[in-house]
Amino acid sequence: MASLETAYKDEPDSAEEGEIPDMLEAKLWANPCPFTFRINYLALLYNTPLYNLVSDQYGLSRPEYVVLYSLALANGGSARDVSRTSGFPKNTLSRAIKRLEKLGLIKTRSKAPGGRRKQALHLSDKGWALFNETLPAFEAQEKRMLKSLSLGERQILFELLSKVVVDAQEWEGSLPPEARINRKG
Amino acid sequence: MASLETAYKDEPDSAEEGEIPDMLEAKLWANPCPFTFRINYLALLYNTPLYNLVSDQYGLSRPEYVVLYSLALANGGSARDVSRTSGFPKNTLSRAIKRLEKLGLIKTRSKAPGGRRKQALHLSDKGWALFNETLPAFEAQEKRMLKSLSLGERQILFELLSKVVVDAQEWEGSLPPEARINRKG
DNA sequence: CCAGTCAAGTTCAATTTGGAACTCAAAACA
DNA sequence: TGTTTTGAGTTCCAAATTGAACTTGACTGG
Repeated sequence: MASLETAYKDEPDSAEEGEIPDMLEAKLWANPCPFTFRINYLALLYNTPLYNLVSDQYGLSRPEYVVLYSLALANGGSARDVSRTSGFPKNTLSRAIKRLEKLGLIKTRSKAPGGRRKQALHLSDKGWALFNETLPAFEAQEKRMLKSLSLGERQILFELLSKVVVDAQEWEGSLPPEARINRKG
Repeated sequence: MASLETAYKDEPDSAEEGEIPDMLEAKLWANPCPFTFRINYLALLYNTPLYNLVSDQYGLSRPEYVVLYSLALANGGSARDVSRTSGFPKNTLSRAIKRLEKLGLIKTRSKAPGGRRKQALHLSDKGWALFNETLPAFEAQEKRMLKSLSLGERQILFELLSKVVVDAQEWEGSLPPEARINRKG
C-alpha cells in the first residue's frame, strides 16, 4: 500500500471540530490508484483553462478545437482518426467538422461525386493561422506544468510515459480479466 | 520540432496509396505538447472501460461513481470537495448525490434542522460494499497500465508525477502569462 | 443583536452530448 | 458483373451536462 505515512506531512491542519483533512490529500496519498488519479488530475488542471480560453477567444468548443489540433498534427486525417485518438464519439466529431467547415477553418470536403467515405480533412489557411495563434498557450501551459522538474527528470518522465502509452495499444478498450466484478447484490 | 525522425519506427506500414501514417503516431511523436497528450490519452484508455463497467453493472453514472469513490477515500467530505478534486461542477454533483442518497449508497444527510451548509457526506454500508466490489477492477486496470514498467521505474514515475501535482497547486485554474493570445483576427 | 456579505447547495432552462438507427460508397467475394 | 459485407459519416432524439439565478445558512463587523 502506497505511502500513507508520508501523507499529512507535518502541518497541524486545524483538526479542530472534526475538520476533514482535505480530500485532495487523501486522493493523493491514500489512493489505491495513485497513478491514474494523478494523471486524471493533471489532465484536468491542464485542459480546463486552455479550453476555456479557446472558447472565450474563438468560440470553439472542445471537440471543435480537438479536430483542429489533430489535423494540424496529421493533416489529411479523417474523422475516425480523430475519434480514435481523442475519445470523442464520431457523431460529436461530425458536428464539429461541419461547423469548422462552415467557419472556413477546414477546407470544404470534396462535395464532388466520388468521395464520401474516409474523407481526408485539411486545415484551411485560416485554420492554420488559428492553430498557430493558439499553440503557444498550450505549449506554455505544458511547460509550466513541468516547471518543477529538471531537464533530466523531464526526459525520464517522457520515456516512462512513452513506454506506458506504447504498451497500452495492446489493451486498448478492454479490461483485464482480474477486473471482472463478482457482484454480490 | 520534436523527434519526428524517431516517429515511424521501421515498420513498413503499408504506405501504399498515400495512406495517412496514423494520426496516433503523429500525436505521440510529433506533438508540441507530448506530455499532456500522453496524460490525456492514458486517462482516456484507463477511464473509459472502467466507467462503462460501472454503468453496465450498477447503473451508476460517472459523476455518481466519482462521488462514491471520493467519499471512500475521504469520508465526511462535502460536495464542494468532490467538485474541487474531480472537476465536475457542483450542480452535477448535487444531482449525483441526491441519486446516491435515494439508492441508499450514502447516508441520508441530517435533514434535521441545523446543517444544510457544508454538508458532510458519508457512505452507507451498501455504499462501502459497492466500493469494495468495484475497487479491484480499478486497481487491476492501473496495474495493467503499468505492466511494462519495472518496480523501480514505477517508483520513479510516481515520484515525478507527485512532484508535478504538488507543484501544480500553485497555478491551479489559471494560465501562465505567456499564454495570452495575440489575436490577429 | 442586526444588517451585510459570503459561499454551499439547489433549481431551472438551454445547450451539448452520444447511443442507435440509417445512408451510402468502397471493398470483398462470387 | 452482380451481390453481399463492411465501415465511415450523418441524422435523430432522448438524456446528460452545465451556466445562471436563486436559496439559505454561516460568518463579519458594527
